Amino acid sequence: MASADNHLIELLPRKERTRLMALCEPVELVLAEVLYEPGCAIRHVYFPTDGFVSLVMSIDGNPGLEIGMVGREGMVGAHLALGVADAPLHALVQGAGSAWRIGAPAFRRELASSAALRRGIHRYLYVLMAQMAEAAGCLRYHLIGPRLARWLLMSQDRAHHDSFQVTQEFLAYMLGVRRVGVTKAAGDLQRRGLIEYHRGMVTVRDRTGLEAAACSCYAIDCKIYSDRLA
Amino acid sequence: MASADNHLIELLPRKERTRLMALCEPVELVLAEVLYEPGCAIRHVYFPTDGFVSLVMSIDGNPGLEIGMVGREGMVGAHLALGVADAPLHALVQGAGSAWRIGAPAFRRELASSAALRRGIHRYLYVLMAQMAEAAGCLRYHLIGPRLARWLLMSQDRAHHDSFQVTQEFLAYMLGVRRVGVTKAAGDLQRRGLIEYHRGMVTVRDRTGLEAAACSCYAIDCKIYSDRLA
DNA sequence: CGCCCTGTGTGCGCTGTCGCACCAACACAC
DNA sequence: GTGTGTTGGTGCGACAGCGCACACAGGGCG
Repeated sequence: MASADNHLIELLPRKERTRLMALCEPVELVLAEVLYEPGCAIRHVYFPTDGFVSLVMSIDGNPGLEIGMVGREGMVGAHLALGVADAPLHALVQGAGSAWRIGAPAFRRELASSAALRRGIHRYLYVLMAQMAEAAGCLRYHLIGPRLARWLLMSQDRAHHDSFQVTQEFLAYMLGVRRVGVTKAAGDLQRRGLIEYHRGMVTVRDRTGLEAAACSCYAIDCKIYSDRLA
Repeated sequence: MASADNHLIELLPRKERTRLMALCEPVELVLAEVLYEPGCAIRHVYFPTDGFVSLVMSIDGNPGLEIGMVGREGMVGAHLALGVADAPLHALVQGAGSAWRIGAPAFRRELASSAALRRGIHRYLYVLMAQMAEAAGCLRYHLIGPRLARWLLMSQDRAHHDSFQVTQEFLAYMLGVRRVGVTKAAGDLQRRGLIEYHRGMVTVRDRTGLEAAACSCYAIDCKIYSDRLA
């Protein structure tokens, strides 16, 4: 069996991994595809291998607000392990790619029979909660520029490329700000030579500089992740 | 056995409840007491019966930011069920009262042997996550006035009194704003006859009016809770 | 009584973000 | 080429909240 290319799966002992993989089917994650709508029962869980998915809160009539991001380090639908089938948030494909998919009932059965799987998912849930708490603080205190830099870094980590596709309009939606705000912040990063932006395609030019420009949340997120999983 | 006065405990079947209660010791929750510091391994979990506890995020040098509140409807330290002993957030007594307390190891053992307990805690974790997501949106989009009204309602629900003790300074800390911002918002609520404020003691005068003044998050929180636990 | 500490109220200038509206550059199709 | 739609950039007034500083009121204590 080839490597699963998803960290949660790879953390399983061989036997359980094989059993889980047998339940998986590969699917394409298409850019802007909506995997979950809040309040709707979920049908599948996803283990991204290449693309990444944003967890988006929406409130009142306001635009969205990204409060979590899932790439190959995690999974979409982990809350199923809490015994709740309804999605709490929008799950939205942000970076096209591929994933392993399992039907919800099969996943529940597997969860019941594999302690290692439960353990991995539980740890991941903890990381997700920490990420969400972090997001709340970041939203409250950090300016658009640093938040944008953080977002770009997190996306780059999960896209495994220096460039990836995202319009400023979309970014504004994720960050919960006006598009114009993103334009200004992105223009600033570009003038400083950290990124290049061209019609829906960003390229990270100076990763180190970008890390310096990002808010502290990026480093904290990395730390939370490496402390708890990895 | 008298009623446990904590909803999570009361949801357990009699036998498991009795077993859990045998492990509990009663403790006083003293106003402003710190139960958890982030990053520190927790020693006990708490099931409040009367007081209530705030979950507070702190970030950079900024003041705190409340992103969750726990009263007799929940517990402090539920993340232990995810297999992680380190607290992710500050846990701070906001309303004096009492709680049941269990040592972490004993709680883990009980968790291992009681499916009903696991189920209850898992559902509660889901509610907590939803509450945190809500908090992020609320922080981003809602003005101080409505947020203050929401906070007062949530506290009143958990304090089981029309009046409770809290200074504006402290409130500002919870809401992540300046004290002056609270002064203005509270003054406004007072002029409208919804509350009375006097030297660290708030009294809710017009609950219905306050609900109308609160942001939508209050109603949503109530709904999340009643859908998932209750 | 006068003192100090805690808690509350007010004024002022600053700034990050908002809402709106409009323009500029590019891409692709016909 | 000429349109047409998408994406990015700019300008302007409005405003919530910020930081700072200061004034005032209640309450305990010597």
